Amino acid sequence: MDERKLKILAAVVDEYVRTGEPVGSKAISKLDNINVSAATIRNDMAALEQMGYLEQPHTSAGRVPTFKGYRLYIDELMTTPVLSDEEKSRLDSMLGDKDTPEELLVQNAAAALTELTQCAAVVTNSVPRFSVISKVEVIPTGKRLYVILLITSNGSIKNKACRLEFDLNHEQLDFFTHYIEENLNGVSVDELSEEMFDKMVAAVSAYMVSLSPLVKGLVELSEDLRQQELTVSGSEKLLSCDELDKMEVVRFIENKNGLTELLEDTFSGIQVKFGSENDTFAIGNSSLIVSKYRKDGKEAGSLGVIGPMRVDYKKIIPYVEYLTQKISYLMSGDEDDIITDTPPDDGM
Amino acid sequence: MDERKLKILAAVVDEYVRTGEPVGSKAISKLDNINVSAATIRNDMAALEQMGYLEQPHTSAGRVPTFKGYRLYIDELMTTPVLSDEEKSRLDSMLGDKDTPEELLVQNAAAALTELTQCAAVVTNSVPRFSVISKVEVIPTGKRLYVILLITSNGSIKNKACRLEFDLNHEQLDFFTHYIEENLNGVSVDELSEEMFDKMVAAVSAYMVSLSPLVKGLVELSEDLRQQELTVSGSEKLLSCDELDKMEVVRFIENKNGLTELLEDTFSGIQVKFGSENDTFAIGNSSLIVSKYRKDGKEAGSLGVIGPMRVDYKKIIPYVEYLTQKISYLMSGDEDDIITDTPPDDGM
DNA sequence: AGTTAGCACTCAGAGAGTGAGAGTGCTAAA
DNA sequence: TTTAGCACTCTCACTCTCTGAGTGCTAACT
Repeated sequence: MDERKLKILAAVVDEYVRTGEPVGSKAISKLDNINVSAATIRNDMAALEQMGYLEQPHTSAGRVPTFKGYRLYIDELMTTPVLSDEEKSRLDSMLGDKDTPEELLVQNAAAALTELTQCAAVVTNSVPRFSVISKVEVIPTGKRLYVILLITSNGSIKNKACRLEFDLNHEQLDFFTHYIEENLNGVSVDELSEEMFDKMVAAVSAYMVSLSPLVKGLVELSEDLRQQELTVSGSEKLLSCDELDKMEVVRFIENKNGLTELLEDTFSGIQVKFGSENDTFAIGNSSLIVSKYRKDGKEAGSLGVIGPMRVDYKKIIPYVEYLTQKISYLMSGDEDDIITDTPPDDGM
Repeated sequence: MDERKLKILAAVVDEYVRTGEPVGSKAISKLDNINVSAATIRNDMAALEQMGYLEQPHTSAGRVPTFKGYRLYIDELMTTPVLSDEEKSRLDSMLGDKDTPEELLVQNAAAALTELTQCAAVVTNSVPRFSVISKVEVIPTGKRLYVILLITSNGSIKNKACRLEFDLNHEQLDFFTHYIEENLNGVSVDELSEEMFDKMVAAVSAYMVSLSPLVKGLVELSEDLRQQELTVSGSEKLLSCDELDKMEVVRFIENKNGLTELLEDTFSGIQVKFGSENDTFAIGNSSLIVSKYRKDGKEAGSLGVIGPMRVDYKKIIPYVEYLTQKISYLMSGDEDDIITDTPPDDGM
């Protein structure tokens, strides 16, 4: 695999991304940074095809990169430009600032990506997971009807109504309230486990069996909290992209199958995954460009773009990279903030 | 516009709905209830086209109803069958009974419609509007951070976090809590007015100016309550329907633009609206079949189906009609219900 | 060796022509 | 007023041909 072949591969990808047409030897030979004849390029391209980096839609058409070709291009060949200050401030203004709620921050990022890339954007938000339960309450609201209220340090508030078989008297309610306060206050959402709830059910049932619907409600609430929220925006862009199979896109839009897992098992730094490489998330000719953002050093969610494999990586990757960095920065650290600590009055 | 032309128009619509193909004079002449020759029908069809009720995709194709044609068909020509007892009990079982929570009732109706019609279903639920505030709480959850909790008699729970400029001491918090309890408990959501809140702001500010963000939070919560909740289910069915433009459908699924208003300004009784007639809700070839249900005689929400214009109105309309009637019945009146009354322990 | 020019070959895509079939509009007769 | 008949129109599917882009191979060149 010599130097020139790599250069040619890169040129083919660039040209193909630019024009959308299969690219031939002649077109490559005309490029400034290539100084060999079309015939030579033909030989090299034949070799590249042999090696699986290029393919021909049909004889007598130019060549198109395979996903293996894109892979090599992205991982080794491509040079991404740095963003200009102008672009950065444009992104900044679309994103928000320190005062923007975290949830909105990621939504804004998704919107920005859809607009700038004309592809679909996907974001997950698992920030609540890293927060701590700062308040649990049980509030009677009707005959045998109780509302459980769960508040976390990052400001998420979840509630759920439970119906019991009997009304609780003051004493019983107090028991339960104290019990869960003792056991849940200050616990990180991430630490909540089935085990823990099993223990609670046991303890609570020992006191009074019919309290268990309340614990069940708590379990459901905590599941709510732990769950990543995944949002896909601008998915209509995928439909107008004729490189993608409409049926597959529709199927994808209907149920975002496999995406959550795929985003989960991303390691840090920017990453590009192809639909073809990956069978859980399966839009044939698609590629997914993702990166994780962090909050106080811990991974908090992902941010990415879904588009056709033939997408302008040089443009998109810097965007995604910058946005994740900026979000990580905005979410983290040095603020004199409030929501990370406990209520004022009681020292739980 | 003579009798026979109307009969022919109806036949064309029926046939087109059945087959999905443009229908020709010959096909019509073969129908049982038509006893004239194809030539006669041809003349009438030409006239109907002249009048704008039919159109030809191209010369030498059959005719297809225009939306004006559908309109006439639906409003005047169509006869809808009555549901068999069997079908009724099927719908009943899908819907629920007197014990089913109201919210679930509408959701079930939507699910039933999606399944039975293979179209998307849309429901709104403004029942909370007719309920009464049964509980208001203010819960401190962090430095200068307070959560307002609002619970209504029908079981809706809403919350909102507010940040103040100062922390409140016990006395201040008690004052506010008591004040809002006195003024809001038992008030129907529908009665909440700006006026009322203006008075509250005045009263509360007189005591302590910096409490006003809390009142503002309350206002926003009550707006939340008053707002209709709109749910679209089975929207994926629209994507697999090739009479609809996929792009438009996806755009619609992503933001249900215009639907709320459209459902709002529906008058009572069943109604059919076409995408083409209406530009706020714009899926080109679609039609929307809706009806409003009532709770204790007052309009409480809408229930409907969104599908292609070429949809089996004869089948769907009775469904929608029956479901709204049944829901209205289940929600209203004579129940010895539980959730309409106040909590057990305290006599607020 | 590696590179280049030249040439024959292949193939997709556009365009034109054809025939079948469906459905119409019109005319003339019932 | 209705009907039968017929010529006409237009789409769709199919076939055929031509063109041009791009290739692979070979032989000459550096």
